[in-house]
Amino acid sequence: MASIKDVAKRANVSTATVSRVLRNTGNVTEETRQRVLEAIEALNYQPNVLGRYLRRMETETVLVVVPDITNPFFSKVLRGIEAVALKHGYQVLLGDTQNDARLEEQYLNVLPQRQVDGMIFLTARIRKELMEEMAEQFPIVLACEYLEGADIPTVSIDNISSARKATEHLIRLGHRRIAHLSGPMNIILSRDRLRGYYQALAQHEIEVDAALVQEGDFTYESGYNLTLKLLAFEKPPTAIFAANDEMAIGAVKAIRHRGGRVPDDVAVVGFDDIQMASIFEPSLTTIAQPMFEIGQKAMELLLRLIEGIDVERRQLVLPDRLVIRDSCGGGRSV
Amino acid sequence: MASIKDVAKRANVSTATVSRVLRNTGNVTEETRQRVLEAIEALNYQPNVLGRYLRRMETETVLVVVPDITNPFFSKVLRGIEAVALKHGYQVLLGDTQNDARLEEQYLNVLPQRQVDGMIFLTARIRKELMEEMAEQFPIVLACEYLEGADIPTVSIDNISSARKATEHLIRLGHRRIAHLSGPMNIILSRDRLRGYYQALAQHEIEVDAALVQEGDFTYESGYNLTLKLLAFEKPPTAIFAANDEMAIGAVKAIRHRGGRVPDDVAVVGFDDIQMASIFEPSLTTIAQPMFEIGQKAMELLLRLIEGIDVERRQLVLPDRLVIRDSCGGGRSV
DNA sequence: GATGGTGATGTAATCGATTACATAAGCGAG
DNA sequence: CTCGCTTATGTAATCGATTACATCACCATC
Repeated sequence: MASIKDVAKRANVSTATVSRVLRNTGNVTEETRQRVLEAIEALNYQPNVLGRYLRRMETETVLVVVPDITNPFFSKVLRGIEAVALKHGYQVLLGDTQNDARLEEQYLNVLPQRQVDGMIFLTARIRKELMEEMAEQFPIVLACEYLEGADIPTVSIDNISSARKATEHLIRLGHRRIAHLSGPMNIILSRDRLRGYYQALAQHEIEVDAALVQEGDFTYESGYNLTLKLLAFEKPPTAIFAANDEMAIGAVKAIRHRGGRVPDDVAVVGFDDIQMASIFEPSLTTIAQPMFEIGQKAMELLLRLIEGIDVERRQLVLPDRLVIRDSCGGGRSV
Repeated sequence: MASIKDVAKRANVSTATVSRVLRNTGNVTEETRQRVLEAIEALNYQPNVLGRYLRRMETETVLVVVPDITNPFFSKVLRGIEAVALKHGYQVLLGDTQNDARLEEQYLNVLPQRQVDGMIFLTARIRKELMEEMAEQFPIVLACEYLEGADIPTVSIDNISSARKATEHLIRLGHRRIAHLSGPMNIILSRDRLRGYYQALAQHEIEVDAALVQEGDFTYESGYNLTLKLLAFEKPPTAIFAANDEMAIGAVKAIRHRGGRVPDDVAVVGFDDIQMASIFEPSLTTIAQPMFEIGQKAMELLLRLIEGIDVERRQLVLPDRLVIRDSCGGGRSV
């Protein structure tokens, strides 16, 4: 394996000059530049990036921590991150925690170990103090989620208002017994969507029935099973607001499995607007999040942190919108 | 940021001893070990892995090149890779090519650059000679795909026989005008599935109608659009075999959009058995691939290559199976 | 008590690039 | 012609860990 020394020797220059040619910096005459390039070509030389990393103390790599890469929502956000990273010459290291909060904290360590220049969390179940301590010293961005009361750069939508919007839509359609399939309660985003749900009920003076709130885990299976449970109640809900589309699809399947029709017997609203939301039948009324854009903005924000550029707006709230389709009836179909 | 020197100074030992404690190698008395550990604790020291990488010339990182991370098939394979990697202390770098073959070749360069210890390709559109040249020098594994005539370690299923199996199922149900929605023809896997389709037709002496083979790109949209085209023929097909589930779902939607019923008017068979295949209605008859296991085996194979262990079986063909559901009628529902 | 072996620790080279600093050459202005 | 500035190039330190090799102390053996 040829090293920079071999190139230098062959081109009859010093390693410094070779490096200058490689990095396209400083002053090199066209003639020596050509000589160096020829040597590189002849030796089939590829610079060993580990030497560069150590010397420059940066790797042009960012770590993205995701709770579950098979979740289409996250993979779409990741795509946005990748797109911006690639454009700026950064690489993306993937950390799939498989929903294990302890793994999340472990991944934090790659920062002081200098393995990556910064990181983006698509999930935030890390202790606030720890996260704040790290975020002070290293570039960290939260995407999708935020940490209550912590001043950490964040890109997300307003989960409270969008959940309220979704619930209100059901209320407007005449529903009063509205169930909520929430995400895991140790995730802020889940709590926010629940809060928005409560706000909508309160605003329309609908009494809260605690049994109508069921905690799921964002999987199809949990949506399915919890809905079966809801339908077994003496007074089952006439509408279900699920905290994501996969659970909503699970809900629809469960309702049908019990012989019900959607939206005629039970209306369903989802969240995220993944591709399947419009393909599935009935197509899902849902809250559309700008997934790709969340990823893009998060990466752009991270880049600015890495480059030490002063970031004026550290918290970014992107617009979402209610997409009305067939799963809740009443509205027009899109 | 504390370095190993600081720890050495504080513990009153040499850096060599600190390193011995860190790596848990060589002979260190329990007493000095404790002293070193205390110093590490006190300084909140984290070893800078870049120094280690350079000296050891390995990064315990592997690169996975995937054509599209939002494709549930690939993300499931990736999960299998991740699981094994994590267990062995390896990290996973993600390279999403967004279906750009040129990017694929570019990613090959990270190997001589020493940035990763090995790589797994979930897609193989790289020139054979180039790939072979690299695979001779560095640990490379192909998952899902293989390269014709090249002796590169590979984990996959037998796409020809499984496509034949799927097509034969349709023939057994009485279909004679069977269309095939193929994947991109520059991918071997697509060509293999097409070949299996042809083999089944030939075996049952069904004449091939070239117009019934339409080249898609594995996306829902292409499945939808190509099916609309097929349905516009004077003699439209009575069955469609799609090269993956997403195109199959697109086909179903297109058929319905034209007022047809599945499977009554047109039968549909997919490929992969992604989660949505069983959720979607009608549930899809499809070829189930062991996605997670493909990832696992590929990573295990790669690990052995990295560690220089002689690999006896370089080509691994995993079993697939035909899952019969509702989208093609006739069979029992699962 | 000399010899050799073992275990604990230190010294310093090493990995491969980058870059601060030194040096030399070339050129224009006075 | 000389001074000073610019440009091109070289020398060598540096990044932080790992590790080959050296050293020393201690103990057992004959």
